[in-house]
Amino acid sequence: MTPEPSPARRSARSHRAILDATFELAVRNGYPKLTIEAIAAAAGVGKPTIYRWWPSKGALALESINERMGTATDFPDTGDVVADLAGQIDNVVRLFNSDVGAVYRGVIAEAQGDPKVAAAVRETITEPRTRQCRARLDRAVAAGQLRADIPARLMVEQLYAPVYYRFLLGTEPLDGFDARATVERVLDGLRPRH
Amino acid sequence: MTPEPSPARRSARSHRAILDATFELAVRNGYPKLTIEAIAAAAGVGKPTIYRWWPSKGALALESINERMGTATDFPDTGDVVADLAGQIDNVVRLFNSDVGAVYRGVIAEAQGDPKVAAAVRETITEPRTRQCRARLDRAVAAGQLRADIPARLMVEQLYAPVYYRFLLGTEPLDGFDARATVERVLDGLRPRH
Amino acid sequence: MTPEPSPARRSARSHRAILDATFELAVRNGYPKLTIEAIAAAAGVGKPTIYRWWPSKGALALESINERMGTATDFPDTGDVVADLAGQIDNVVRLFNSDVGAVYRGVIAEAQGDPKVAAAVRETITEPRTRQCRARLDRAVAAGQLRADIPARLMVEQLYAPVYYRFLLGTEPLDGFDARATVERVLDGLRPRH
Amino acid sequence: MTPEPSPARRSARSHRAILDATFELAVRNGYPKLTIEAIAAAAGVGKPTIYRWWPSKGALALESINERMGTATDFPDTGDVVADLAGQIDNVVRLFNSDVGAVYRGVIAEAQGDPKVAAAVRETITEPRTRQCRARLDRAVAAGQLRADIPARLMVEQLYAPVYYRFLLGTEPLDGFDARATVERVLDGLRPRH
DNA sequence: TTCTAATCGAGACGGTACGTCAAGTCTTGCC
DNA sequence: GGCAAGACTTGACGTACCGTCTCGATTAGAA
Repeated sequence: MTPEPSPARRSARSHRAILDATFELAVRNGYPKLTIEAIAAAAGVGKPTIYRWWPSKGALALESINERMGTATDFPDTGDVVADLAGQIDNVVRLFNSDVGAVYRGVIAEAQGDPKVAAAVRETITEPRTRQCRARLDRAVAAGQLRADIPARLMVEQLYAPVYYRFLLGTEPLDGFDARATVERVLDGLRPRH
Repeated sequence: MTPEPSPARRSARSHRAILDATFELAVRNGYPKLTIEAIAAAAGVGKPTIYRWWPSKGALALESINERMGTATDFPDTGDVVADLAGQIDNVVRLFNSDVGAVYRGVIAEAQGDPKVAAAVRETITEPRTRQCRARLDRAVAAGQLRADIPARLMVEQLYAPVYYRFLLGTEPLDGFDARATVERVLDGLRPRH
Repeated sequence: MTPEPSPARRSARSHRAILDATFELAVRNGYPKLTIEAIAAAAGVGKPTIYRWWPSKGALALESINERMGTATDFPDTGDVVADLAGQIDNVVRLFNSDVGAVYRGVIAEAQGDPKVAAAVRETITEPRTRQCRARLDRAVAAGQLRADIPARLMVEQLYAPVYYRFLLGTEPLDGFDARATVERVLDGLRPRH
Repeated sequence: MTPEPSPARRSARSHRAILDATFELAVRNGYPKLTIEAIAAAAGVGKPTIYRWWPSKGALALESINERMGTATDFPDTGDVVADLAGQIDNVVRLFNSDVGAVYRGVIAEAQGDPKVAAAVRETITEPRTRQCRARLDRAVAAGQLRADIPARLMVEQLYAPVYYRFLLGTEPLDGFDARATVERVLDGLRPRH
């Protein structure tokens, strides 16, 4: 029907203005009150321009936060796996507590009912970081610091699930999240050692 | 302003019809397409009747699933903490994979942007089960099956977070969730034992 | 179906409170914003009590103003027909400019779409006064002060129509209505005399 | 706040469909049962499209009848002022007895409680015709057929008030209105001549 | 360097649902 | 047994956005 628009002729100014307006409005009014209409108005842009380039407000918000994630979630490798993981998790917690986190929360909510957004979240946020994390864990396994009989992807899950659990369920405040203690606990397990 | 309506005079027929219609429509069309208007029509009820008793579609959907949670999430106590936890988690996974889970996903999404729904989810779903779980864990600690130096609430988090992580992020399929192996892993930790 | 309620057991207190609340609310908020609900609340009465005794808010408002019309619209007979008519019309204008007039305007509006209210307006307001007016005019005819070849009801029409015309159409302000001059003009006609 | 919409981009099709649906529904179901919702549905138009261009159902109905007034109310000038006025009044009576009249009655009712509608009725209906009528009367005065000492606007009032009086109060049937006799009577006055 | 076609802003459009108000009916206890 | 109280179904209100659709007015690339 409508042909794919050619990115070549895309207005860089509008692209920027749209993403900035999206993030700013999402933060200012809260994600649920974010509307395409308001974004268009704030960006000084027609609504069709937005619909031409993004399929939904979820996709738009996702792109706006991906730009702002920066290097906060990189995985360092100092050799000390506990310190490295705890440090990275601390960065993630800080991110989740920031404006970016607030918008991310909305994007995840959107993803619950929109498979395309869900896929985009996985592809642009969780999977890349999971991959990086697995690489770091694999090195720790090789160094004998972690058990070799557990797939790294399950380790990732075990380490990051509690952060997301608090982030999304709000059972415990994220602020009080003690990354180092959590990592130690996950690494040591709940069974008593003798 | 508007006085709290008196529950005594509430129409039982309408109450039932509304909750049933809510659940059925949420399942049939998906939570995001659920509207108060459609619920009212399907239940043979006026919209004001719904607004009189529930503040939002989130609250309504939450009540409709709470009715349907049943005993699936009770915590047994056979003395074998691993088997008990794994069994309960299996039940939770089955629940999350059912229609109730589909609606619950929508409710959690709603909760991301509506503090009242978030609070209601905690009060009626997560906290009661957390309490039950902690009681079970406390008994296991007393029996020497779990470490005594870790607050039970953190243990709960560690055990259930991965289920929610898959449920909400979809990183790994919930179907393939091996509850027993996960419990073992969480209990044993990721560090190699010697 | 519902049997005619027996006026004997009617609560005088409620009757009064309802009529008073009706008039007061109609004046305070304007007739279009007058609602049965508000009347019931203000009168400390259930809605069904109102519906039991009055068929519509128009009927209710009509009764409330009929109580308040008083003797302002009686037709005096001093022998001087011009003075008598001008005086009575002055009283009518004053009434129309009062709170009673404001409510009356609303009742007439209601009557445009509700034949029962229209009939009630005629029976309780216009016809009795028309009858009185005709009697006065008949005496003037007998006294040779008015033409004998014109039916009195047409004379009434000619005299009062301009008042209602201004009252309802607002073409000219009612305040500036010069009753005496109008009566003279109507009596003398528009054709030049020689 | 909301900027005036630009008439240039207005959809002619919708404009027509809305006015036609308004008139048709008003006639079919009666003015009080006329709803914006039903108009929108019948016109195949969204409600906001109606609210964008008209402030109220009264304004809408007024425009729909103004379109249909046609030349029925023009003031001829044959030199015979009695015949001219009687003819014009006959046309008005016919109009009031038609569908247009039925809707006009509703609009006037609305105007009783809505000053904007009242002003619009005056500006688009009564005043233009009053002006035309005055012009005709002024010529009659100049020709010595009418008294020169009475402002034409008062003459207009005296001539047309009885028509409106019957139209709105229903004291006498409009059908039986004898325009010629009424004009004669108004011109000759009620006092006996000698 | 001009032409021309895609992209742009603007915003009206048909819709859907919102949350609210009031209508008129009914049901339940109090007096 | 009439009455207050108020919950009920119904239906319309006026508003907010949705996503689609014209419109001219740029505007940038190909000719």
